[in-house]
Amino acid sequence: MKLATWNVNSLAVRLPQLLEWLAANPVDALVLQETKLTDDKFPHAEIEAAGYAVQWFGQKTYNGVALLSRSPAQAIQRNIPGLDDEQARVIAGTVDGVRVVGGYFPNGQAPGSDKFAYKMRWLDALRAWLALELQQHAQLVLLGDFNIAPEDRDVHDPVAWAGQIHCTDEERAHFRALQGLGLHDAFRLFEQPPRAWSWWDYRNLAFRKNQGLRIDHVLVSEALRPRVKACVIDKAPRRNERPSDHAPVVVEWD
DNA sequence: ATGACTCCCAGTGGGAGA
Repeated sequence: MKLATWNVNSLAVRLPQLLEWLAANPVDALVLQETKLTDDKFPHAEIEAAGYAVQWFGQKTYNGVALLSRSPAQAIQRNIPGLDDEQARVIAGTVDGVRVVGGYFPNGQAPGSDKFAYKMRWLDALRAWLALELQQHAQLVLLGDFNIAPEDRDVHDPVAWAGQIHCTDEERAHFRALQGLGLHDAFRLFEQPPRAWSWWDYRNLAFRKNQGLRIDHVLVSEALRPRVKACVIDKAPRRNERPSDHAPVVVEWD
């Protein structure tokens, strides 16, 4: 089974690139973030024509997530149960017996801001919910744009980013707490090239200079961990004309 | 350097992202 996550930064703009990527990378499931579309505008017909079932959950202008799968997903959940949240950030479904949780984690803007407090609240609620989900689904994968660089080796310039958003102790503690549920960073199960990022700023020729962050992640449950065969960041779409600022992350297991 | 780019909604600029 092959799965992927991709923050497309506007599906209206990136739909042609998504269809092109799916044709070249026929994954079994894919979660998207930052679709930035209200549900009535979601391009489900084009995605279905490409051979995928799709569930979507969006809003105007910001956020928005989707779950694409070869086999239709079951037991769809939108956002975190019990968390009063106006922002469309989570879509989960069961695909071929695996609980797939796709998330667009809050950015947080800056430590100390209201948005940072929301990020912390959201992460608390996510962890509490996932603890319950794991009781019911031994095979679970949490993937998406976490907006957290877990360690300094996930940051192109750790000194400049020290204490900045995505790199604060509080965010990293939340990432470790998710790992504490028995979720494993699939990317780090394997030897990886140094300076491997999933996001590069649009400014400053950051992609060309390979200045980025690894903030898009795939976390697999204990039951899945021994089956994982590979986890890679696909930089190819970042070389497109008008690319998303994020690259897809792809995971494969038996 | 309070920047730089891209997207969105708007409307001849500003917020948000990361």
